[in-house]
Amino acid sequence: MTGSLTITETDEERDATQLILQDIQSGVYAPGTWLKQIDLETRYGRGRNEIRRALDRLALKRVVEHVPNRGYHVYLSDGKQWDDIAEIRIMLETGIAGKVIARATSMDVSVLRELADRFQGLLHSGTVLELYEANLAFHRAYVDLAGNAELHSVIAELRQRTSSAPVSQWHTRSRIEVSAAEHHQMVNAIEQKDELWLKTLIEQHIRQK
Amino acid sequence: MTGSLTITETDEERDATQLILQDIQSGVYAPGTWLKQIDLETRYGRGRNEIRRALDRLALKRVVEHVPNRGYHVYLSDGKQWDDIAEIRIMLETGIAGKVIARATSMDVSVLRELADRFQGLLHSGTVLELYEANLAFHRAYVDLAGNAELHSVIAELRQRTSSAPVSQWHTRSRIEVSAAEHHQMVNAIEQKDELWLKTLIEQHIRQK
DNA sequence: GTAAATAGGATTGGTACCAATTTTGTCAAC
DNA sequence: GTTGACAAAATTGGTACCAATCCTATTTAC
Repeated sequence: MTGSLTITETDEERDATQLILQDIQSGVYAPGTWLKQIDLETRYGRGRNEIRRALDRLALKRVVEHVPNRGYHVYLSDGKQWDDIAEIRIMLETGIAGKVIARATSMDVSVLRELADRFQGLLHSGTVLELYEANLAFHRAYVDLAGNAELHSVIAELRQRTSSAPVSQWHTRSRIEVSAAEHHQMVNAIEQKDELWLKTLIEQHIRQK
Repeated sequence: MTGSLTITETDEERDATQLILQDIQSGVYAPGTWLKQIDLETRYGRGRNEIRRALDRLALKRVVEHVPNRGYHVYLSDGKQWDDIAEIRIMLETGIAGKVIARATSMDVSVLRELADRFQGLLHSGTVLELYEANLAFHRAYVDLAGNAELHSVIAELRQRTSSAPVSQWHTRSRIEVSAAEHHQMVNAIEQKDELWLKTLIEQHIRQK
């Protein structure tokens, strides 16, 4: 387990926290895997200190778990936990539905539609990570329309907390196709200012995924 | 600024993060104050390393802000930010109202009432920190009734993000008295299973405080 | 007298080293 | 053959030191 190559140079300047997080979300580190500091040190080409800080941050975000004198391992997401977080996301994302509809201009709608298209486009050619990020971009754009700057980070954090194993989600292609279709439906609901429909769609969308 | 006594021994074993956070919430460090590592080191009797980690965590929680090569200073809470966070809290705490009412037993109600009493009792004799914690305990107990384990940490974090200056909140006694009264009204609403009333109370309670 | 430049002091932040703890592998006893 | 104890290797976590950066006060030139 102690033999892994150094990654591309483009990531040189990025924060180790995000690099590790990305690798966890990409499925490089499976849930339960112990993240040894020396391995991370060599893999990302960073000092011990930065690795430690990164792991501590991820532990705070509940992405990894810290066991004293044992180390850090990727968090094993519980079934109950997933439901709880889904419920919170539903409360928040449906909670802003009215505000989003009220504030969304026709330009906002077309931006959203474009993002929905991009997600659909990546359906065949994209990697898991690209799909994940395209999906994230769509939801971020939606949340942004509420005009609540704080909501952003809250939802982002919630997402990170469950998406430890994005591979286990979205296992079937048909599931992703449904998601893509729902994105477009959501855009339509916003365009037609149908709040109730939008809320129903969001709840359905978050729960099933 | 580099002369401060060591604190009581009871806090010896506690995490530096919480100690610093508590001091910020108590108003020891006013918003905008620069937190010098050496000062914290001597004040809490901890190593430089633990202080650094604590500051990094607090920076992640947006309680303090980090400026490279300058240090960490207590975050200056924005007015807009306060409103945004209040809105999120309202979405979440009203969102679970139905579930709370459905699940709350008569014993749960009496526990809540007891916590509401405790808050009211501290109104005259308690310190700012004690009041803050009693209020926190009440809200935590309420949130717990929803049976969503994750919601706990989310709301706790949201609270920490604004309560950087609890002194500026609750400046008048009458304001606190209103809060105490609202706590009791909330308990009554739960007891009578009046969901709409409860939601109205919560929104009112969070917004005004 | 004012403003720029420079030297000094203080603070942060990274690197390296060392101690404490745990796990793994080996050997012996039952 | 299995179980338990013991030793060695590996890993974590803390401490101390040093370089880089920034702020401040004094001096000097105009």
